[in-house]
Amino acid sequence: MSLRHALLGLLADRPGSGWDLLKRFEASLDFVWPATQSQLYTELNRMTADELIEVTSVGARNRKEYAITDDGRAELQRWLLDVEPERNRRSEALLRVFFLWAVDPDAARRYLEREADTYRQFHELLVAVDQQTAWDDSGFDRFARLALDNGMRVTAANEEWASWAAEQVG
Amino acid sequence: MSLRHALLGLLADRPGSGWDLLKRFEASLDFVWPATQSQLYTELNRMTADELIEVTSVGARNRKEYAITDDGRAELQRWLLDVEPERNRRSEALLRVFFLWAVDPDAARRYLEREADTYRQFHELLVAVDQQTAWDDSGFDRFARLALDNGMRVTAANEEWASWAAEQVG
DNA sequence: GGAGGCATGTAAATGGTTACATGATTGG
DNA sequence: CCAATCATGTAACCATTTACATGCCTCC
Repeated sequence: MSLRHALLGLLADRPGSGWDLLKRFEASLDFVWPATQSQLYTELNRMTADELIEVTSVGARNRKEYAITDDGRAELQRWLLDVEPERNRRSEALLRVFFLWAVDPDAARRYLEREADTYRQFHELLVAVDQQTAWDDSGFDRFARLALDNGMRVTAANEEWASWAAEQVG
Repeated sequence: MSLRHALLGLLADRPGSGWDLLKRFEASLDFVWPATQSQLYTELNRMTADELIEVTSVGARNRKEYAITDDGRAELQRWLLDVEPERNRRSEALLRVFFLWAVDPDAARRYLEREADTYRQFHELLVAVDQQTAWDDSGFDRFARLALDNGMRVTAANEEWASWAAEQVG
């Protein structure tokens, strides 16, 4: 139920509508926890029923402003500190590597070179995000930068690996 | 539908029963694509219906030996070379990092130190697997080692990141 | 008046997890 | 004879994705 906790985290920073939260998801959490619009609105209603959040006002276009409740803050703390994170091991790209013996060596090498290229592009994207963001010294930005740094390190490691692996095959 | 292709890959190596495949999953693919028993048997039946695999014999205890068909081999090739892998970005552990400003700095530092420790242990596990496996020069083993090497590099990068991040917070 | 953005909701399908259910065979 | 392992299947539930559906508000 990470979506629920992601929403709690965003609302702990500041209140907002479903639409606001969707935009905030896209702006910051998209790389670690993508969420769709339909999922988000459904979950907000469930969370309201569970009293983790509440509707503080209803505006134009039926806009509902949500705020986190005390129960919600407690649940966020519990999740952050007492719940062991699930390690998501699934990687379609790596799964393919297991079966590259089934294609001819040239095609296998090209696969790995394309992987290296994909990781390089993704790394560049993250560097660009880092440079183009006007970071402030808020808690949100400080920890968002730590997360972004993880992304840069991991994509760099993946790129190096894929280049090396392509050489091994070629 | 990666489970389907993982099964095709394993059956392209050699035939086997659902039970065999379950064990082979646990032995090699578990880190990149875990599968449960119920999921696997259901999928084997669907794949048989789709004629990607076939039952070549039925033995004791109703054991069904599956083999890949020509259609199955073609589908495996197509998936390996023509289908862009989906990039799974979800990380519960990193999602938490985004919200560590919501706990006190000491707890945040401890979270990151525990993360470093988790990655270190996981890295050690992969090193042990590498050393304790009697690798042969089969295609399967050669590419499995490439995948394992990816795991070692990425966990090392994550461990370094978490140690560094803990210092930033502390 | 129209386009684009704001705003919320529901339904169907897919893929995965957990639990339940059954039974045969082999080795100690 | 008992336990472990081999062997297969089904049902319920949950999270996620895609698609459908509606309508208001603001700015040009």
